[in-house]
Amino acid sequence: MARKPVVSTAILALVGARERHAWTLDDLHAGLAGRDVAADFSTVFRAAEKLVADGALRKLVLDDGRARFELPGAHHDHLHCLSCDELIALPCVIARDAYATLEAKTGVAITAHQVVLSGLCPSCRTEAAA
Amino acid sequence: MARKPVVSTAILALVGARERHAWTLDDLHAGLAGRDVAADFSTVFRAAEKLVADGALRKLVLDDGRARFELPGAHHDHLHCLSCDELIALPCVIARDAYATLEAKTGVAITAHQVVLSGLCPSCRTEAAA
DNA sequence: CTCGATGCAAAGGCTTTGCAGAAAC
DNA sequence: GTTTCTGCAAAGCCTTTGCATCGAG
Repeated sequence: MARKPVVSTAILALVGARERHAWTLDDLHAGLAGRDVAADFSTVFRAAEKLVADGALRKLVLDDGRARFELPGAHHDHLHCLSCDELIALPCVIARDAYATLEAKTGVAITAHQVVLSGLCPSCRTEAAA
Repeated sequence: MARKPVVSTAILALVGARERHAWTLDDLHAGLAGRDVAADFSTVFRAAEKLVADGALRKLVLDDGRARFELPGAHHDHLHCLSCDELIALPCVIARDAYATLEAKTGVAITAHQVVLSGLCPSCRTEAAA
């Protein structure tokens, strides 16, 4: 290690605090600023990419074309709230053997999957009902 | 109708020919050129957006950040082939009642969902095995 | 001195918009 | 004349890269 990876460390601390489930680069950049880590945007980008490459973060891209970073761990699905734009973690809705069945039936080989639901998160749903 | 929507019509004809399941804007643009419809890229973009608004096409965005357009119809899932980059239609893997269960359990409201699997399409899988 | 981390600036990729001209009615 | 479609050009949004500098061993 030739120099302390200040930004990477700060990102992990930020995401580890779990104030939020998924972070865009902007979120990370702003979040670091809130913790008095004034990193350049490109540095945030490179640090996040490196953390993904190292397996310390997971990256996914939504319909809006923006990347989100989250902690890796047990697989889960996501709900993208149409109202507050937040990305919420949800338990996986797909049966474990569904993929094997699908592979056998269609001839494809599945290595990963991403399920993104669109709708309202619990708080926005409550608000909407009022 | 104040002017014939040449490009929109050509797009529908192109997609309707089903030579391919999902089309990027580039695919559409090139496909039209192949049919001697030399439309401008922005025109293709606007025509495609209008067709989506009219319900004649469906739009989805993949991890690579590029939009794909497909014919609407029975819901299906997708496989994004890691080798040839093609987007293949697959039967839906999620049980019909799974969403209702999830809504009841988590308090979210689901209005749409998108399942994108990553892996190999049948032909690329066959090639890879050789 | 060496190597990774950082900042600044600029480029890239794809999407989106402004504006004026053209076509159909 | 009015309306919609179209082309050209330019802007936008996010992401990504080049280059020089800085800091720790």
